[in-house]
Parts: sequence; C-alpha cells; structure tokens
Amino acid sequence: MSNVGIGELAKRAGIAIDTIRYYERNGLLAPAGRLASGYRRYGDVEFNRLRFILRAKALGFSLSDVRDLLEMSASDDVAQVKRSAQSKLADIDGRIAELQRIRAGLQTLISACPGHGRADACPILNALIQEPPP
Amino acid sequence: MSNVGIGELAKRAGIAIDTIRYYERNGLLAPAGRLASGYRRYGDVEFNRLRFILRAKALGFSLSDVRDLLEMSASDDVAQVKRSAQSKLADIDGRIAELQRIRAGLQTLISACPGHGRADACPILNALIQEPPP
DNA sequence: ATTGACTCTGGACCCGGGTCCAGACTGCAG
DNA sequence: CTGCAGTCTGGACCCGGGTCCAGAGTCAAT
Repeated sequence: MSNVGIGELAKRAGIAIDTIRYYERNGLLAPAGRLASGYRRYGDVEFNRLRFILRAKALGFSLSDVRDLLEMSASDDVAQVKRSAQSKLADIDGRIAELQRIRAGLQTLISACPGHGRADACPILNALIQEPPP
Repeated sequence: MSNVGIGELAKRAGIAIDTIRYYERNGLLAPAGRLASGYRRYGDVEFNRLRFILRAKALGFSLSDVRDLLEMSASDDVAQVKRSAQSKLADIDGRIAELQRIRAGLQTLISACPGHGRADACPILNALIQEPPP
C-alpha cells in the first residue's frame, strides 16, 4: 500500500505539510524512510500514527501528552495508558466545572441587565467594577 | 485616597508589575498621571478599572474582549454590553459542549479498558489508532 | 548625604502550536 | 530534455499573555 511523500500524506490526513514536519521536529512522527534525495516516505504505519495524533489532540491531549501516549503504547503499558486517560478525564472535568462556574456568573448578570438605560444601571458593568477579582 | 505607585497597585491587585505595564502597552489601563520623574501614579479609578479587567478575564473574556467592554462601558452602550455578554455566554456554552463530547468519548474508552494485558487489547489505544480523526 | 528599595525604558525571551519563506534540489510527464 | 510541481533545509515569524533583564534614574528613611 501507501509509500507516499509528505504532500500526499498531508492531503490524506487533511493537515498542512508544515504541520507534519513540525510533528517530526517534536518527536511525534518520523518518516518510514527517505529517498536518496532526502525526500521523506511514509507508509501505513505512519499514516495510522498520524491519525492517532490527530485523534488524541481532538480528545484534548496536548502534543506532549500525545508523545507520552505513543511511548506508553509502544511499551505495551496498558495500565499506564489507562491512568493517563483517567487523569485527562479528571482534567477535563475540572475545565468543565470552571466553565460552568463562569457561565453561571455571566448568566446571572445577563438576566439582571435591562439591556438599555444608563451604564450605571447595568449589573454586568457594575459587577465587573465592584466585585473583587478572584 | 489612593494615589499610589505601580508597585503598590500591583500588590493591591495581586498581580505583577510587569503585567500592569503590559496592560498599559495594550491600551487597557493608563496611569492617572506621572511624577516629574516619569513614575506612574494610580488612583481609585485605575484600581477599579484594573479589577474590572481581572474580573472580566476570570469570566472568560480575552484582553481584547475586555478592551471592547471598557469602550462600551465608557460609551454608556448598555445594550451592546449585554449583547457582548450574551455572545460570550454562547461561546462558553459551546466550549462546555465540546468538552462534554470529549469527556464522553474518553469515559467510554476508559470503561472498556481492562487496565492490563497487551496493548492491542486496550480500547483506548485501539480507538486512537482506528478511528478517523474528526 | 547615603543607602537601599523602587521605578523607568526598550527590548529579549517564554510557552504551544503551528505557518511561511528563500534558495536549492528532485521527480515525473510530455 | 525541458518544465513545472514537489520537496528539502534552516530559520523567521505569528498569536496571546505575559515575564525577565540591564542600565539608568529616583524616592524616602536614616
């Protein structure tokens, strides 16, 4: 199958060529080999690895998280992978809770704001002006 | 009251001096005046404005959002402020929904993962390997 | 008057995650 | 063989939101 150049790989993955080279520089995705000319060649293994990277990123992992995941998967350390996923889940829960806290504050202010009149009657502005920052 | 220097203002606001100067460079907070020496002086107005900035940031507004809010509040355009807050609320809702989608995907994988055994039996790794990135 | 703490400026640097560029070289179709 | 698209490298640059630094000048307490 495969054995494609960087342009084709980028096209198949739906990302920019530069991004692939960026991932390579950062130790996430090395080409399967090179032509005598130096042109990178990629096979199915690399394509799947790249999809792994993109998928993990979409799940909220940073590139260095992804690097860790790839290392763990290479080392067959399933327990570690699971722990990492759990820790990422807790992280995401924290982010959701924080956003919900912010949302509630904003919603309260919006509900109380008449939407017209003088600025000093606007609870949104007043809250920003008067409440202590956290 | 007040009429303090930048160090005192930073201390009262609980942020770094450099951050105040950074906000000034970015048009968010100018000092009330300067001494002949060039030293910045700040009064209550500036202190409140700084708290506004910090509070708005904590509500999920970017610095350029905050700049807009400050301009709106200066122009007494309450309707505009309310619309901006509503739009920020929608934005936050979107971020929450996205995180919940991610969370659900992750949770499913974690539940299905035995946490031991070979890597190819781990649904977390398999999902990352096999599913198409979005 | 001296000293130590404070402040000034302009600019460099950090992080993550890319994006873009120039100048040289290569691969492939016609 | 020519011509053009593709690729190579190293490095610069972008974003937001700061952070740090050097060298010079200043304030206030003793």
